Amino acid sequence: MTEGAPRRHPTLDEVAERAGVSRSVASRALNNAPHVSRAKREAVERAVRQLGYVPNPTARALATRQTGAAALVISGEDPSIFADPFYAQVIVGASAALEEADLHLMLCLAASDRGRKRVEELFRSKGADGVMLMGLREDDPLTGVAEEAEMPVVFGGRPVGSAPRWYVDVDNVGGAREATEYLVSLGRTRVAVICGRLDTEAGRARYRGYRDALLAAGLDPLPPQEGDFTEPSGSAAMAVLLANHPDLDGVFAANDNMAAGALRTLREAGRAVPADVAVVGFDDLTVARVADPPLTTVHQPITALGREMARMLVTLINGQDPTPLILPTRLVTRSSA
Amino acid sequence: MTEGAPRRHPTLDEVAERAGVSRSVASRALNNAPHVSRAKREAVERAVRQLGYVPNPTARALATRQTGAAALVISGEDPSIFADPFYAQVIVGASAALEEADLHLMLCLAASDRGRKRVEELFRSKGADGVMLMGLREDDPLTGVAEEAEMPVVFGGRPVGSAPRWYVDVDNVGGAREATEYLVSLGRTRVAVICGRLDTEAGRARYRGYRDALLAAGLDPLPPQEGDFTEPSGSAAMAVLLANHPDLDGVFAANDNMAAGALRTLREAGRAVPADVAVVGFDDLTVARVADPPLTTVHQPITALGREMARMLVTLINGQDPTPLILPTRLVTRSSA
DNA sequence: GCTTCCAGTGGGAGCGCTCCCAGATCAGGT
DNA sequence: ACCTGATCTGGGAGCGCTCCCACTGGAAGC
Repeated sequence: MTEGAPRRHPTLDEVAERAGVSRSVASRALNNAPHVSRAKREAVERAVRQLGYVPNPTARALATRQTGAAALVISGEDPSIFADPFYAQVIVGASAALEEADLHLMLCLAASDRGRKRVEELFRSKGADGVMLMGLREDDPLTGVAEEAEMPVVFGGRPVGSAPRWYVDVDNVGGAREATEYLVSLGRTRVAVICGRLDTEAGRARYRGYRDALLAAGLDPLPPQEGDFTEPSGSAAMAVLLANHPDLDGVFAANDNMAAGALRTLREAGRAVPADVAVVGFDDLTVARVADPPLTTVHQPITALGREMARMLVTLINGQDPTPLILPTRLVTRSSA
Repeated sequence: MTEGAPRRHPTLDEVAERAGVSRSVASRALNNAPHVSRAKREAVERAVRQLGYVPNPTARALATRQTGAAALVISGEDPSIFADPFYAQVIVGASAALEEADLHLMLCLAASDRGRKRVEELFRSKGADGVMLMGLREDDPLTGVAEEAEMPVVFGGRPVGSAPRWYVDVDNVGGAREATEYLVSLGRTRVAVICGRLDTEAGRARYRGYRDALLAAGLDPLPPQEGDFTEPSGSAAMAVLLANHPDLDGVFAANDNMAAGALRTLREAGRAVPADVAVVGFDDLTVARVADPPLTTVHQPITALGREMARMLVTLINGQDPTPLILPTRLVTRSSA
């Protein structure tokens, strides 16, 4: 706006020329590498300022073979899973950690076939310095792609079946166990479960935690009533549960959305919460706080999950070898149980 | 994993050599440009397959001066604004549209000073082919940066004050007006407003819509009670409102989170919704459906907002000149009004 | 038969940076 | 004086691609 002429971006050569040094020296000065005299370093800095020089990241990337970007790949058919703030929180954490390492965040939603193709291409063309991978389902085609990739890959949550070399996960089993133990400690003896999709490791692990806790308490686990982590599915699951086990007095739902759905069904069925039926959720998203009654739930450190994934990836990119991480959960008691 | 030797990626030269053609022909074949005989084209394709060749995007970017990526910049101090699914939805829409244009999505959360610096650098170094910019506050430093940038920029929502050349926005005024008119049509005469941050254009526009509607109906607008789009702020604002105007019979909240907060305060104050006080929200996020009672709210097409921003950006990148877009809203009546 | 044209071809010059390496400069030690 | 070894310096060769251009040869036009 201030300059009339829409001048082309100055290059490093022009900076060097203006500073009266060679391109090599200018480059070193810019990356503040050693072997540059104080005088020339300052001359370069001056030239940079005068010319308004900004290095071209693409050229740098080509020369260094480093893109300066990390990708966060979120697999999963329906973008509705993206409707709750879970991934948003992950992104906030990852973004902050990448910022510290001066890496850009590339976000890939691998929902369609085309999206998956592009992710595969990203892997094969080394379009990023590393990848964080989340939302994998059983037999997800991306699992194989990621394993073959000669690129740092950090998993967010473990994929079903295999345990990757590097991952950050939340203690799903422990959290679910704690939630269920809490229901038991309240004196509930007929505790049902609305589990999440059993083709995800989180869904399975949370069911495992529920079962373990009941078994340990000498109670009978009920067969899992499966939902898909959405509010309507929780509501529907609760209805089935109520029909099959009219005498139940506690419900553990594998996430807050489904717990909210369960609350709705219970309200409509005239069951008081927590007097008749105590309900515990999982996630501690906003919905847990605004639900009526506010949900007792298992808090998981979602932002930390994103942050740690990114940190682990950065470590990997720097050539070190981090160890997998399992983040703790914490029971938050509100009014629903 | 299958190959023992960790071979370097094959280059276009190697493909050309294997196919018995020059690099130029190979390049043309790859980009299926004209002036390549059928035979050679096939030879190149075969070589590509045999070698498992994948073009190096960085090298291509350097040569074409196109990065193949578009950035979505979300300005704003607190990442808590990211806690509701709003931006997640925008991302889903933008991602889908960019996928069609074969562009990658770069996500920049410009929360800290450092983050803002990086965005500025992105602009100045042309680190992306174009930028979508959202979440601008009054006097946001990024506004200036964006205006000076010699790069396609599409705004999501208009910044306070200036109206940029290209933007996609939601009809905030119209939506707020419709919501308020609806309250009036219900016979409510003392309609209060919990407005959003007035340093955002959305906050101001929604307040304007409220005021216009009341004035048009010959009623007195109440002074705006400001919240910051979060549930607690809505709850607090409602408490103040109740204290100052105990006789109010309707509330328009500038978003669903605040409406949910208002609902909570009203419940605690013993006011029946909608019998005593009718409440209308804005956004139609998940929280509107799970609130008790379910919220009557103004639905805005968030995914479409993201999609249209991306489409507009792609148009711009292709050298055409699109016109700004204002997306319609729609009142969704549930039980709260 | 001769131009005229154009699809097809490959050489080569970039794109803007990093980095190796050979040479220069200047200490200090003997 | 000389040599050794450190600190500087700039030339030049890439990184892997695109694209301009000059060239070929065969089909078409007269």
